[in-house]
Amino acid sequence: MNDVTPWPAGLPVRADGRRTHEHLLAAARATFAEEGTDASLREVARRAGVSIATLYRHFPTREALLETLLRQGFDILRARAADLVASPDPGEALATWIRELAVASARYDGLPASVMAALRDPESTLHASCAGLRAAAGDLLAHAQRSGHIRADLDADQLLAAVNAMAWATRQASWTADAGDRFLSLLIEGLAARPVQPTAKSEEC
Amino acid sequence: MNDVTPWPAGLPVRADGRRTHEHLLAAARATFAEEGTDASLREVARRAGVSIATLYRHFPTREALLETLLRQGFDILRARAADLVASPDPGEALATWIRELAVASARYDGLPASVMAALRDPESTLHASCAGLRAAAGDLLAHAQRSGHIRADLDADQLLAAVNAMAWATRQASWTADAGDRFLSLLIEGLAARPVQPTAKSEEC
DNA sequence: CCGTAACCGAAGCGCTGCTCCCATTATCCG
DNA sequence: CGGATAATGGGAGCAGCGCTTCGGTTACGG
Repeated sequence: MNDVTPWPAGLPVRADGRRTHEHLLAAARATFAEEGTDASLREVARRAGVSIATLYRHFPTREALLETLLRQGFDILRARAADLVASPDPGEALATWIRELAVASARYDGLPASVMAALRDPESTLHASCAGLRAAAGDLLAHAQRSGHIRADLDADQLLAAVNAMAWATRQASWTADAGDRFLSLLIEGLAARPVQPTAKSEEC
Repeated sequence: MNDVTPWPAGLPVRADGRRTHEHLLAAARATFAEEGTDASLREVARRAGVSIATLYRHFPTREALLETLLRQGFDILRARAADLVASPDPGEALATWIRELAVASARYDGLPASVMAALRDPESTLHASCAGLRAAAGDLLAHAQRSGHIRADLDADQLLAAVNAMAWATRQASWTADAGDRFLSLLIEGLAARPVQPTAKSEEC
């Protein structure tokens, strides 16, 4: 009776419950794709053919819903980073991973903001996934920085913020097809370590 | 009786109206600074000691309110661009202007998104101001590109989007003081024309 | 096949942006 | 200085939002 969260960990046990779960996920994918991660959850429930209370029973918060949608992709990205960290060219490995991360972050409008918010808030259901992403980014970044091809004045949080910023930019207008790549190329070239940059006014090296 | 917009152009004529106008602007500045450009307009009206209908009478849309708040700063930026366009170092001029634009764009949370949306929507009250900004950016960018120090595969829209993206990133966490500069330096170094970049896989030059 | 637990629907709370109508009231002019 | 007037502002109202709660129903699985 007091069990507010019916499934503390795992899927619903009954068959119809699991069906509803899948319907909700499909509806959320479609709705978030069209309207962004701030879309009305009532609309998600409507599309799933389910009442709003049912949605909240399955996913107590919007972030929990997002987490389920994103977990698989984020896990893949973490594994990808673990592979790439052994690459002979750490700079290129980082660039490759950044491009893949950016594709994931640009999937839904508003997703970059959700990820950044989750990183900030340890209580968020999304926090663990996003922190994992940050750790993966940190590993790749550290290797690339040690190789000397990537500027050293940057940490994993700032890298994630920058990649998400480019994903954000990609979502802000109906660009030509290659605009997203251009934003990423701006970032990736900006990441390159340069001997001394005449335009930079940095005092410490 | 049918005059929905009391002041088609210009300030309210009566003295008390002008007072209220100023109160509203001050309240909006404070509220937007604390809660971002999506803050509740009821809250703005509350702070101004005014009813919500009064706010809407003075500023028919949220964008009209924002426009009044931003116009001065944007005009200054346009003038600044006009000055800088004559600079002997177009690359450095562009970098300087970008930094100033980023400061303005990072003033309120959500402002980069509002600016990008206004650029997209010709009906927006903010559109004119933002389009002026784009034109200014275009001039500076074209000069810098002709000088050969700035990569040529970029237009004014993309430049504005990139700067706003960095302003967005600056707002996404409580960074150390220099993080905003770091994001901008990433962008500015990414803008530099490079002979051939080994990490880039672009097919056309 | 039936008891039971798990599920779902509808209503409700406080909030939002935005609109409308009418009384008030400050203003400006004689 | 006072009064007519028109501009002004207050409050209620609409539809929608996120999120919660309660109770009846239903589909399940022993």
